[in-house]
Amino acid sequence: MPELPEVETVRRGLQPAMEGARIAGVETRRPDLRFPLPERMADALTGQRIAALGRRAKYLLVELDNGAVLGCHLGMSGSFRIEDRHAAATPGAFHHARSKAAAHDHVVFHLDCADGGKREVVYNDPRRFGFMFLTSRAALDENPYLKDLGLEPTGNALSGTALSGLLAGRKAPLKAALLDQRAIAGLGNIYVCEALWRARLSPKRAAGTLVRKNGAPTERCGHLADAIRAVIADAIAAGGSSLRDYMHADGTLGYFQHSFAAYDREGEPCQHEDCDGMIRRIVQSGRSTFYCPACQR
DNA sequence: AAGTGAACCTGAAGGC
DNA sequence: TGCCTTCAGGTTCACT
Repeated sequence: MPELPEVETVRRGLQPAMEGARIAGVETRRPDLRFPLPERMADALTGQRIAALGRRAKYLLVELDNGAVLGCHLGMSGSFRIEDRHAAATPGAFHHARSKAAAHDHVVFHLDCADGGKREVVYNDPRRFGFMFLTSRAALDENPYLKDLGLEPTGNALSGTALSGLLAGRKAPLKAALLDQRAIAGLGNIYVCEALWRARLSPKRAAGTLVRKNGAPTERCGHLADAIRAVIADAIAAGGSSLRDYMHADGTLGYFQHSFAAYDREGEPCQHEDCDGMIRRIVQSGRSTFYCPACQR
């Protein structure tokens, strides 16, 4: 799935079509994704105007004028695409959007956009690990999916001091602790591997070892906080990573995967200039970890 | 309480 | 060619 940089890229891709648009109708082509779709979702959304498209961690938040909020999580394989109805209806037009496979198109939002055009925003998700829920702006803080989410790894909130508070006393491997959405919200398997490689920290090290006895962050804890913020910022700037058929709402591909230093690079030489180690793949709590045993300690 | 592993589901890729 | 196994960006739930 899309980790935070991919979700942010999707948000930016959908924003021009969705913000200010009126929802003319919603098709739900099956009753459930990972969980049942919200009761009467189409009724709740139809006729409403979209005030803003937001994001919290890996959740996309469609905020309506009436205060309702549709939350969307893309799971592992979820994606959105935009289809321009006007262009598709023009005789002789290039029907690129129409030729897309409709398999696994589960939800279609019909929009009357702010620019006067009619578009469809289509949610596609082969594995159906994604899910949607309805809440309201007033109830966001108590929503079960959102209320326990930790710090965003963007901006300045994630300092070394903040990170040490999140890791203090934890015996779980650093890899597992960073994947815990209640601590930092938005990191996934790829960016945790990349951040640990940049900070030269072993994914196997107990998380609490980055904190001094008095609770202060070690120097390396500060470096890790910096590495996390940097890798997330770099990935967002690159438009996310495109693995398999993952694609942006506008059909373009992110290119951050070309910048992976560790993830999916088993057997390749470590790219740190002063290191002659080799990237290795291990399994931690059932998921692949890629790291350099020579320089990540 | 915290940490680990299974389950959810489909498709792509590699081995034989 | 086809059949089989393994693996995939995440989260929740059940167990130790």
